[in-house]
Amino acid sequence: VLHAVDDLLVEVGYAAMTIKGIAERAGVGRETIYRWWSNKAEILLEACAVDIDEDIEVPEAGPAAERLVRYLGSVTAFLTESTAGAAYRALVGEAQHDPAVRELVQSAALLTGGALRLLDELRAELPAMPERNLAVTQLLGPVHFAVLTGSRSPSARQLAAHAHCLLRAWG
Amino acid sequence: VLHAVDDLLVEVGYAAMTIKGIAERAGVGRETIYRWWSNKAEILLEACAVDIDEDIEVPEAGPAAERLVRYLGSVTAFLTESTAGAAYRALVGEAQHDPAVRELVQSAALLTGGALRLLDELRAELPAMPERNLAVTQLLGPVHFAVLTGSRSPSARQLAAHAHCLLRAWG
Amino acid sequence: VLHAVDDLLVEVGYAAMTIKGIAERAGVGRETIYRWWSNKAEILLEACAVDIDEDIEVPEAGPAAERLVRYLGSVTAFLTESTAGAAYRALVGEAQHDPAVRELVQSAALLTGGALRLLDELRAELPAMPERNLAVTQLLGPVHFAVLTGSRSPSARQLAAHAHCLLRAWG
Amino acid sequence: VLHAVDDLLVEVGYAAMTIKGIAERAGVGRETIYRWWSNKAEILLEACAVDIDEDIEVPEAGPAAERLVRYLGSVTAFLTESTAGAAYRALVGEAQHDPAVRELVQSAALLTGGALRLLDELRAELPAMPERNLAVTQLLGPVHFAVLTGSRSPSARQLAAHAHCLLRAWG
DNA sequence: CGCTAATCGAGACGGTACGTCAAGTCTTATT
DNA sequence: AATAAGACTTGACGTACCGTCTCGATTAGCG
Repeated sequence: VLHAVDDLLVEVGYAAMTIKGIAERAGVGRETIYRWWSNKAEILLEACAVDIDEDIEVPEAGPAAERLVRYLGSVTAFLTESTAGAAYRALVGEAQHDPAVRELVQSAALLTGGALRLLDELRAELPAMPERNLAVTQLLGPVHFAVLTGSRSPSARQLAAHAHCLLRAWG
Repeated sequence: VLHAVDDLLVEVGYAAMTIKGIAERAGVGRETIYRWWSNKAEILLEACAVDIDEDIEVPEAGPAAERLVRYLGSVTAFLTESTAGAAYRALVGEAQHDPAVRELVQSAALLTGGALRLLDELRAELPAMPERNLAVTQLLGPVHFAVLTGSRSPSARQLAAHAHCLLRAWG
Repeated sequence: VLHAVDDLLVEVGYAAMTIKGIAERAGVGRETIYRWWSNKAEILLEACAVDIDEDIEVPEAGPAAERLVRYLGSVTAFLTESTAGAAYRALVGEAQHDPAVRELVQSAALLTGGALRLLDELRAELPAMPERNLAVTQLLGPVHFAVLTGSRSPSARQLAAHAHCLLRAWG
Repeated sequence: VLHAVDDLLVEVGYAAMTIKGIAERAGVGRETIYRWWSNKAEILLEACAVDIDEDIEVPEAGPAAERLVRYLGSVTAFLTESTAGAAYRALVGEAQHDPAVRELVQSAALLTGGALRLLDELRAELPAMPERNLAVTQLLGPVHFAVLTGSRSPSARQLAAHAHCLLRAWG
């Protein structure tokens, strides 16, 4: 089922993805889907959560600059290239329409987990880093904004520039 | 019709807002709506674009720090408190589901217009500011991210901290 | 729609006749059917009532024996040969399953109308005829019973024998 | 299982009686039901056939008039008051929808057996009685018709009047 | 000023997905 | 080996909304 969701998401898009279609694609009865998930968002969340930790690498050693750049690159690749990333974007989109989905997404803390870990490790080197939540927001927000509302995904050069800005501000 | 859209958006949410409902609320035939807009996103865009320039103030004088903080506060208030902001969020959400809406939103450049103007004016004072697009992304991205995926809107203290980080990085 | 109901009734039988199927056969949206009828029984009733008065002839002149025999023949032909008769039988069947349909059928008094008229006209010639309802029941009951529970429809000879029994009893 | 069928038939009616419901009520797996009966009609037939011979008394001595009246009363009580009678009515109803059930019901000859026996015994006294099948039809048809399509079950007075009509016709 | 026309509201139409329900099949664990 | 339990695929249910269409009623412009 989760594979079918991924496939349909890239083939027809979220708006045209129906539970009926998922069921047929997965060779499964519609009832079975309703038995295990209560709405499309839950399916997406699962389709997304399975891959997110594998796809997004949190670099564990090396200079702070390199670790940030590699992490940002990893997040960007996830968001723009993987099917799980497409599911994540659809999920955030749905969260703007439906409060229940909003809570689901918030409580899953899909992206912020890895970022928090990374920043906590770097905090010793970066004395001016603000409190955890704000720091994560400053790290991920621009990438997120660019991917969700921009026409092109951020280039490697832009990611590097962003990382160096943060290092300068936090150093 | 646009008032009816605003009202329904806050009353029932985007997901439960139907064209049928809008028509009935506005005391208008459904056909009339189809005559002027081709989908829900276009109505939202219009409902949003009307107010966005009025609601978001771009401070025109004063110290850079104050201008940034006031601008960020204005953007945050728009996104979290106004009905036009709700329309904007719904629009960005829908853009994740439907490529046609994505293009519509991108070409409208709803938020970035004011930010570009402000940053261009401040560029003289901030020699390390990166290229325009990245700078806008760094300015707005975190607020956007916090509003779209967070549980609480950013506090005034957090906005100030963010502005000062940027000043430090760009100074 | 009513034609589609008649057709499907003889083609697939009542049990396999679905509203979905009727809609597709009639080239009509399902909602349209629900708009005009609230259940399958109401459609059948209409499909039946349209034809019943045309199909069942109530002989208006002639000797009592001949009038009774011709009327019984007409009823039998309707019940066993016409599509409206098939609808009537399905309706009576459904009435045994669903009290709402039962009331619908009773209030329509589909068959008894013509019989009452005929017997009222013959009453002058048949002094021992019992009260109207019982007389109708004695006239139609045996035909009804034979058609609903028997393997063969009553033959012309049997109908004649039945009519003469009644004349003898009522004469 | 048969008790559960009887109970559910009077509680919720045939239309709302599901095999799932029967299984749960009987504390039995659904598979077990499918193992022994191939459809709802067969279960009903069994639930009905068990009681029908006990419930309908065929008077064995006395004047012809009294025997007929008592027999008709017994049949009417069975059809309108017993749960087995409800099952019989549901069965006849289903027979109008499904040819397979129709054959099942015909071959069971549920009601006609006792009537044939009674009429054969009375034939000596009633020289004008027509051939067996027609006579049974004339005896039972009116009661059957009244119960299946009427709003009230026949009164004792009506049953007596019907019996005397038959005696007059057959005498 | 009166008449024709365009436009509007209302809502029926053919479609299609929804989420629910029961059917009948199949598997598993119990007895 | 037969059972109760229950997950499975299938498909109809009745509902909601879609976008199109046809209607009168209401305006508004033109003669």
